[in-house]
Parts: sequence; structure tokens; C-alpha cells
Amino acid sequence: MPDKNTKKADIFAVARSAAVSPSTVSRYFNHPELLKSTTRKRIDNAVRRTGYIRNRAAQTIHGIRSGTVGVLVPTLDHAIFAEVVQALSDTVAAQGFTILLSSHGYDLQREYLILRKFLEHRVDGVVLTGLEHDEAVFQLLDSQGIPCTLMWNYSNKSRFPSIGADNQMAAKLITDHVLSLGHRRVACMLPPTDGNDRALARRDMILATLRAAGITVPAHWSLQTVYSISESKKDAIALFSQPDLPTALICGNDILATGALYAAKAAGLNVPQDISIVGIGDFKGSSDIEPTLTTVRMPARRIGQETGMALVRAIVEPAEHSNESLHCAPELIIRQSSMRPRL
Amino acid sequence: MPDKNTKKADIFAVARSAAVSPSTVSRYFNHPELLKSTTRKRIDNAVRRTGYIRNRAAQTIHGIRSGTVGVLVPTLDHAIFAEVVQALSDTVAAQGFTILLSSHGYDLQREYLILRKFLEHRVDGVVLTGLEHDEAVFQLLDSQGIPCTLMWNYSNKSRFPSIGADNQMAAKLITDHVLSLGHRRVACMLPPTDGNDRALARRDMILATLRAAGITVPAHWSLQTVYSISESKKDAIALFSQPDLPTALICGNDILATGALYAAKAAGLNVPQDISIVGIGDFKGSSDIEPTLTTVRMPARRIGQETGMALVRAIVEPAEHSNESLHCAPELIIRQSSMRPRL
DNA sequence: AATAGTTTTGCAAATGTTTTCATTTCTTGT
DNA sequence: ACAAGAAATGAAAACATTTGCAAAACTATT
Repeated sequence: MPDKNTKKADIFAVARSAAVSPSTVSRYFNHPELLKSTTRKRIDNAVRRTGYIRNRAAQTIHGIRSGTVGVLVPTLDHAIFAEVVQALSDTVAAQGFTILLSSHGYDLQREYLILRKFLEHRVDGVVLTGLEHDEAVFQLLDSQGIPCTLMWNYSNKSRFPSIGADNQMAAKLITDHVLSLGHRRVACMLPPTDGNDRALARRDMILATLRAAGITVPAHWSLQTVYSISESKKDAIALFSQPDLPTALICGNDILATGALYAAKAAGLNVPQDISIVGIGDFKGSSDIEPTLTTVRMPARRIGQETGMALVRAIVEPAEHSNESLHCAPELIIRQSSMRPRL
Repeated sequence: MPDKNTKKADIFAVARSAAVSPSTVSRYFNHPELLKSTTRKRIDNAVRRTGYIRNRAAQTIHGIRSGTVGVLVPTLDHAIFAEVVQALSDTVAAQGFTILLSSHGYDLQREYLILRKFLEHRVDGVVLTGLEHDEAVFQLLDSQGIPCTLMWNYSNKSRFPSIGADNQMAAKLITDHVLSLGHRRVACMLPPTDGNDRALARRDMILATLRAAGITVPAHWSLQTVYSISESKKDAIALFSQPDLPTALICGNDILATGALYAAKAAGLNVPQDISIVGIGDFKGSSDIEPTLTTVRMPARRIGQETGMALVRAIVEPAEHSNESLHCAPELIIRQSSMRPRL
């Protein structure tokens, strides 16, 4: 039973209680093989008796790793980021690391301040979301010489190792699919792009691919909608109640597509007979919604795992810190919500 | 421009560069009002020049707060926990705290080990999910005398302050609603209850309330389904293809209800005419799904915020550490997915 | 210009560990 | 039983800070 009355136990208290020196207690934790088994047992008891808990702060000032990695996402409110963080957390936890989590809400200035906080805590590595960040962020990372992985996006010319999916490729896959079905009257519902290089990459590629096919999206078919089922449902209902209907609606992500599917139902449109609706992401539920959603799978779980593995590697073997980028390729998933346009 | 070639800057380097003593630099950060403004300016420059970043680890061993709170959830993969963590994180971040996040996947043994890790990092406070935890967890918390808030659930007889919704009340609200509509042929789809006191409380109250109304749920109408849209859709389709149909289906949470709604569509059943389907949670999307879902709102965002505020208060003013519990009451939300049973 | 009072700064001890080096204790072979 | 070598342990310095106390530098007052 830990002594509750006395001051919190430190390594001296344990040493006293086990009648050894503090050094020996330290070794008990860090190099147990150096101890005689009887001493080990004695310290074992002393630790239990005193309720001692090691103080990582005290270790960290010796240059020993803190055992934390800083993870910085725009928000957890997007299921997809929650999923990637969950996978990342599990992966690094299995290696003894704990994550320090923060979100910047797409404000890249806040990102810099949060990163500084992470560094004050002497995180062993950092994960940022997306490829584009304030120059000050990159400089800070460089100057501290701390491993950093850019997660979620992939690009072979990123400034730090990037592990994720190529959003341009994802956008191209889904747009090509829509085009290959024969659609020419195409609407788009896309999220705002401020501070969001993922959304920007997708938008640019969707529009470029359409343009290359000789298609331009008229203004009234071009919706900018925040990440929210209710907003996208509302906007899509407005779109669907115009007299002039597109035959296909490309959504920037599956949340928007979900809202659009609900809107179609509410507006009495049949998907895909009256209109094809497609997304990007393959979020949970996209394979079960009725009709099931044609989309592009972004392998969130895998991205989280790979990022975790790569970062831990970079931390424990700084030698081969060589640009460990990895492309987790997006994949077109054709389901019920898309078909050839009716003549 | 920080010196990249030299060793990382410490407080001595800054002191040298500003021609003051280390103590003065320390004061610059912790008690700036004690310094002459010219000195302050000099140190300001020195900090910039050296690229110095404070080392919280070194502060922490002086008994100064670490500025971290440990947050322990079952998983982030449930949108609702992601939401509550997001709100909590924002709230404590505004007060200068960063969260150390980990998940135990409903394994209460792992919870103990993670808590120990948090304590090694000398977190200033801890947030646990739910009311029930291993006795060792409570003892550890007691012995360390560290503020702890039990989040998500509320009970006035919890062992530590609890901030959240009363799951029994939520279950009662939704069950009473179904009964008040006149349903007698009721099916249930509920998640597993191992390591999940929330699910357990809901199940017990749903069944007790039905029983009190003289209703027992036959085995073939009693589904245990993991938290997943695809699983719940599958199970619900199986239920709906039996000859013997209930008039109402109570789901343990909105994810299960969402799967059930998709299943109804796939099985050609009209909701709510053929069957009423209700959930608990009021997750994002529940108000937009077609038909919109009758459910009980669990105020996740508010719970996260209140928990953050309460914990920070308990950290900075340990005096009034008095059981700061708070009930964020659940609220019945009647939408389209429920109606009187057809005769 | 000297004194008293106040503001600012520096010195040194303290914090909880790890680690190097030295010392003690234990084996083993004779 | 003893020496040599190996194994186990301890003493003390180091890590990056904060802080109580004392000294130094200013101000204001006479």
C-alpha cells in the first residue's frame, strides 16, 4: 500500500526502503540484467511498498527520449482524421510512445504555436497533416533536427517525408470514372480550400480533368460547401430543385456525398437513375448507405499505421532518416450510386 | 536565425548571449514583471538569436505543472468520442494545456497501464471515459492525489467527479417514447457490454422499462451487434427477413440505428410506416438521414467543454476540488423515423 | 553628497534522474 | 585459503531549470 501521507516517493525513497543506493534503483529500471536477482526482488518490493512511479521529466533532461510524439491534425471532428489518429496512436503505443495531440482548425498560424508547445515538451517526433505549412514551421523543425512526417497526403517532392494518398490521383480516378460513364453535364460540390491543401489538390484536379474533356462546370452547378452532412444536404436540395439538372454530381468527400444522397431522397430523385453521385474517401458507412456510394478509397488506417511505424523508425535509428515517403494509393470503388446517364 | 551547428540552446546559452545570468533568463519567462524593460529586450533578442525553446521537462521536476492532461477513451473510431475529445482538447488548449491521448479499446487492464504511463509523464490531471474502472485505477489515482474527471457518463454516486449524461435516463427517454406511441412488439439491437458501462446502463434500462410495461423481448428480436454500420445493417436485414416482424426497433446508439435504416431500405420496408427505428446519441447525420432519426441527444460537445473547464479548475485551484460533477441532460429528439404502429 | 529604500540581478542550492568510474563483493582455479 | 578476474554496487557529477537569499544598482530624500 503506497504511503499516502508522506511526500510522493522518489528514487531515494525506494533506495532507502530497499537498503540500496539510488543508482541501483535506476539500474533496476533501465538495466535490470546488471542486478543480482535477490537485489532485484528487494527493489521490486520497495517499489510496490512506496508506490513509486518513475518521473519521465527527470529522465528527459538527460537527453533520454521523452517517449512522446506530437500529432497535429486540423480537427478530430472529421471521422477520417479520427480514424487515422486512432491507427497512429495504436501503432506508436505498441512501441512505448504516447501521443501529444492537438488540432489547429485549419489555422496555419496556430499550427506554428502548437508545434512550439510540442517542442517545449521535447517530443521525440512530430506528425503534421498535409504537405503545406508555414515556412516558419519547416524552419523550426529543421533547426531542432527532430523527425517529422507529413501525413495524409503524398507527394514525392514534399519537404519532409510524406506518407499518405495522392489526392490528385484520387480526384482523377473519380472524375475519369464519371467521364467514362459518359456524363457531360457534371456538377461539383467541394469544400473550402483555405489552409487545406488536400481539398485544393482535389478541386484543381477535378476541374482540370473535366476541362481536358471539354467540360466546364457552370457557376450554378458549382457548390462550395463546408464539411457537414446538413450543409451538403441543404445545398444539394437547392441544386436539385433547379429546373436544370446535371446528370452527375462529384463531391469532394464522402460526407458531402452522403448529404447529397439524403438530399436526392428528400427531393424525390432516384440515384443513380436520375443522377449519379460520387464521393472521395470511402468513409465508414459509404459501403452501406442506400444506394451504396461510388467513391475512391483513401486508406486511412493504413496511412496511420505506416506513419506511426516510419516515425518510430526515424526516432530510434536516426541514421536511416532518409526520406521515408510512402504512397498509400487511392483506389476507385464502384458501387451503386453511379451509372451511365439516361439518354 | 538559430545556430544549427552548435548544440541545442539552453538557458545558459541565452544568458551568455544576453550577458545576464541564467536566473534572469528564467525570470524573463516566469516573472517578466521583475525585469527592467531594457534587460527584457536584451533577452528577447538573445532568445531569438539562439532559437531557444524552453524545456518543460526541466521545469516539471521542480514540481511545476507539466501543462499536460491525460485523456483516455475507449477508441476514437466512434465519432462521438472524437467529438468529445475535440471539444475537450480545444477547451484545455485555450488554458495552455496539451492533451496526452490514448485509447484502451475497452480493455480495462490496458487502461491501468496507460494511466501509469500518464503518471510517469506527470500529467496535471486525468480524464477517463465512463464510471467503472479497475479498482487499481482508482487506487492509483487516489495515491497520486491527482485531479481526475470521469467523462461521458453522469452519476451522483461516482467515485470521482463525473461530467456527462445519464445513460439510464437516455435509455428511459427513448423507451418511454416508443411505448407511448403504443408499440408492444419491440425488438432491440444493442452493442456488447464488456468493459462498457455506458452500453450496460442503457441495455439494463431499456429492458427494465419494457418489462415494467409488461413487454419482454423474444430472443429472435434481441440482437447483439458491434458498433458498425455494416454489421448493424447485416443483422437488421436478417431480422427484417423473418416472417415475424416487430413494429419498433430500439437501437443502442445511432450508428446501429443508421445501419438499421439502411437495412430497412434494402429490405423494402418503409420507415416509420412499416417499422419505427430509434437510436441513442444524436450523432452527426442523424438529423439528415432519410428518414430523419428519432433519438436522444447526448451533448458531446458540451460534455467535452465542461469536462475541460472542470479539470483545469481542479488543477489550478486544488482547494475547491470538491466533487464537481455535472449532469448534461440527455434530451429526446423526435423526428421522422418513429410513429404509432399500424393496427 | 550621503542615506535609506526600492528595484534588479546574481549566486548557489535544489529538483529527480542517469551514468561514469571506482570500489566492494563474489567466483573460480589453484 | 588466496589471488585474479568478474560481477554487483555505490559515490558523485551531470542534465536544464527554478528560487530563496544576498548583493548590487538604482531612486528618492534630506
